[in-house]
Amino acid sequence: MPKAAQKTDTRIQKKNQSAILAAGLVVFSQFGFRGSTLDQVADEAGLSKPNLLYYFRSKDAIYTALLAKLLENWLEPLRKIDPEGDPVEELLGYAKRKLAMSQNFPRESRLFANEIIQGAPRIGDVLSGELRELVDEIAVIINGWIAAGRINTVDPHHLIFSIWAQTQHYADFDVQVRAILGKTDPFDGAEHHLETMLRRMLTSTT
Amino acid sequence: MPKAAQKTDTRIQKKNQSAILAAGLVVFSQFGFRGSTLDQVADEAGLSKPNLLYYFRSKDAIYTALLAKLLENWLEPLRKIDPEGDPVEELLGYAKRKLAMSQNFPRESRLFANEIIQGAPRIGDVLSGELRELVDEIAVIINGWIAAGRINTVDPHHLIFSIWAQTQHYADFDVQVRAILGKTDPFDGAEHHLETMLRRMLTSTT
DNA sequence: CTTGCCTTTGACCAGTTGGTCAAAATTTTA
DNA sequence: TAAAATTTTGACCAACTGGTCAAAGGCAAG
Repeated sequence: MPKAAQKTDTRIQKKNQSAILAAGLVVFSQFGFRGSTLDQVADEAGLSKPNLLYYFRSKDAIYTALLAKLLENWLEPLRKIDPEGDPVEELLGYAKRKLAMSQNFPRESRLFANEIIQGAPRIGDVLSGELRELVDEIAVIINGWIAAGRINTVDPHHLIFSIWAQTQHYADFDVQVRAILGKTDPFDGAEHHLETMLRRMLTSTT
Repeated sequence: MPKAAQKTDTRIQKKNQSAILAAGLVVFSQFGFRGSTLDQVADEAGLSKPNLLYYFRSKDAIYTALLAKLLENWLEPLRKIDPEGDPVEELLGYAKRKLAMSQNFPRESRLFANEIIQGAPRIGDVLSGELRELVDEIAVIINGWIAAGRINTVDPHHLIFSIWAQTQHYADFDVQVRAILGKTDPFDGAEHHLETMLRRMLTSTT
């Protein structure tokens, strides 16, 4: 049995564990935790249901592992904002990184969205703990830039929400966006629009 | 039996039908269609499960009725944009109306979000039909305003996505927003931020 | 108050759910 | 290659799922 106490992962374990997580991502991101079944995940992974449960204690364990892995990558781009850099380029860079994540990892975005919409029962403490602290730090940096007259006055928290909302929208509401744009690729226009909006927001002299 | 063919709804029917829809909204908006159970809806409505099914043919029928009702209200604010009005005030008014909907009807917003994230299996045709046409009409109006030099150049479709994303974010990601803001009411700052952002976007002279 | 309709319910059903287990199959190790 | 360890599976289970149905309970009009 592959237990937590175990030191080495065999190659079969590594292969199957990542196959299960990949399958779980596909299924959970579409139907949410409660709307997904182990059979769906097993099918997607190409394994039998008991075999799944040989690698993960329970449905919940798969989902939790997925969420934990996701949260690392989720917070990382925020940390890359450099207080010493150029304010506009730093914020623009952050927005572009988030947009790229929506483009390249839409399922991760939807998994996260599902979890939050359903009340964030498993990551509520991360939100009000680690995430909040991180956002508050960035808010201090932004306020510093504002005080120094390097960007326009703006509420830092709501600015961050703006960036999150606009970038994640293209992953989470992908179906709607594509239904409206037709054959046009959403991400073609999205990056330019986002850049325009942020530049005008931060540096306009109306 | 209350059938479609029936002409008059009794008092009791009206009361229970709306109680069921209200309960369905609470449950479905939190767990999505597949993640919700009839027992949950029945409990929330204060009725027995067979009693639910006396008023609605199936779980699907409750959900579909809810979605249909929602879609009316959802498209309405867009229609109120007046081509003859002041461009900035029209777009600002639209954004404020959407933000107010997030504040006053967050569950409706989350129900819609759940449906879209899960691939919009029941309203895909509305999105690529009615909604798309409506958005395209507004896009023509906005392009007219741009051509007349009354607002800055901007991609109309992405501008609309921006407004949707930023306003719905406060309903759909309510838990996250509140976790980060603490005791501060999100909607206090949100409206001001949205107005600032849109005004700078549309009228800045950088 | 009683007849006829509307409403509610308890018992029930077949299919699905997350999860267990011992045994079989396979891979690794010595 | 044989023993030991790991991996896979089929059979199974109790709880839950959406949904049915006949019978009982309530309600309004005559």
